[in-house]
Amino acid sequence: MPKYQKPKGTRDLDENTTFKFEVIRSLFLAISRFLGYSHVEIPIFEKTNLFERSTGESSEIVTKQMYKFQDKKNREFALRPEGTPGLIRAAIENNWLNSHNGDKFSYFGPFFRYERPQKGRYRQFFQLGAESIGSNNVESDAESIYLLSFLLKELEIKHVIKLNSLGEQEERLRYIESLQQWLTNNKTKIAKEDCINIEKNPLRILDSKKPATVKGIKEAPKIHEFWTKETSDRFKKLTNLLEAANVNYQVDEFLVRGLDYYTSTVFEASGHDGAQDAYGGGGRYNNLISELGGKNIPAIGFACGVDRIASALKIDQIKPFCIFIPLGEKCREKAFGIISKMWSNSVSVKPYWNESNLGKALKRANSIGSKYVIVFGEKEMQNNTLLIKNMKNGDQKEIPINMSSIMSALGLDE
RNA sequence: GCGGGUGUAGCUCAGGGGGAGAGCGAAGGGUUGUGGUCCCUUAGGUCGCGGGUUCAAAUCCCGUCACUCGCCCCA
Repeated sequence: MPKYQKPKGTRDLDENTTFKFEVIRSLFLAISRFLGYSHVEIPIFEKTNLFERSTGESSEIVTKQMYKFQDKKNREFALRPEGTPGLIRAAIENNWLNSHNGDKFSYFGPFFRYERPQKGRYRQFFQLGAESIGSNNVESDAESIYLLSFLLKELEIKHVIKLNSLGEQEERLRYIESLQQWLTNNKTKIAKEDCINIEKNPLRILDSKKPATVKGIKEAPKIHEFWTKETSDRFKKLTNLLEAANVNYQVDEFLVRGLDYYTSTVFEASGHDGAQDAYGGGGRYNNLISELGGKNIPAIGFACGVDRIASALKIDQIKPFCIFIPLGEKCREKAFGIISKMWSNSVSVKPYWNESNLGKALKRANSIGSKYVIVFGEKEMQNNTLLIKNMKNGDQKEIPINMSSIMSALGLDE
């Protein structure tokens, strides 16, 4: 039992995982910039009330899951449990929405929620997200969904986009009323754990995973029955756009999202990896900006769980290209000069500064899968040569110490 | 916040009241400057922690902590 252990729900990421994170981050930045998003970074903690006002006073994220603390002047802060509120705050505060910085933003970073950890769910987790602010046209919905799907597609992660619309406020309120009534009259058809939500948050019951509810809720009224013609047309248009763009989507009448600020379009990218099968999700939030003190500007966005994508990513283990083995003290000093020359010529090489037993060094190099090994011992020093060995087939040759010979022996001379 | 499973060597795990085990890995040797295969040898453990039952506990009981899977919630 180690003396110190990491806090519950946090992770120590090894080289392979950080490499996956890096691949995801750089691809996301490239794609989102390609689509006209500006990348921003904002604080990891904010005033607590920012999240209370936006994420929702009734949501479990705010009521139970925030890491809250006071600073030395007793101001109330919280580690950010999600990205959208901080981003909107920053956009309003910095007048980003009026400048030429663009009105679409992407972000990537750590978030914090106090929850019981399980597969794909951590207390410190990473999300990437994109917010498209300023347009209520359905094309911007399609663009946001396209970005999420495009990213996953480029990472070769199988997924389907679940799609629904919560409609405008009046439609939603009428639907909730009708749903509540149906639930009250049909309590026996849903799991009793879900019944407590009838008053509090009936929409949540729609995406319950309790078998009884999944079965019973199918008979409940559907939200599309309450859509106005405008909403229906808009949704139809959205599906047409997605089809034209080859997005693999699926209408899901039971998709609702957990955050209070969503309106109209909601979507989610799901895979099939256990309980936490959603890679990412988002939706439109046309009222949030004005609620946070900005103008009445519509917006849509999504967030995506980086830990979850990373665990679905198939990438080969990273192997060093070349190991350099100086044999003994005398050779090390000269070796450093050669190695630094290789580095400055963009040749990846990992020196073993602490291994002068050739057999052991080769064994180590072999076990981590190095493609080449360069040996520099007293023999080589006398001859003014390097011994380059191909670890795949065992071929080795002695070459003079100059960059062109090294490059060609390592197969880099094209 | 609720429920299930698991904690024994660096790793994966077997054992289930009386000797602390295997495989892999590590270290050394066969091969003093040549890895992968093979052979030999060695090291490494308060059996998560605390308490209880017992002549005797890794083993049974209680508690606790950690990990893990699920519910809730959500990315």
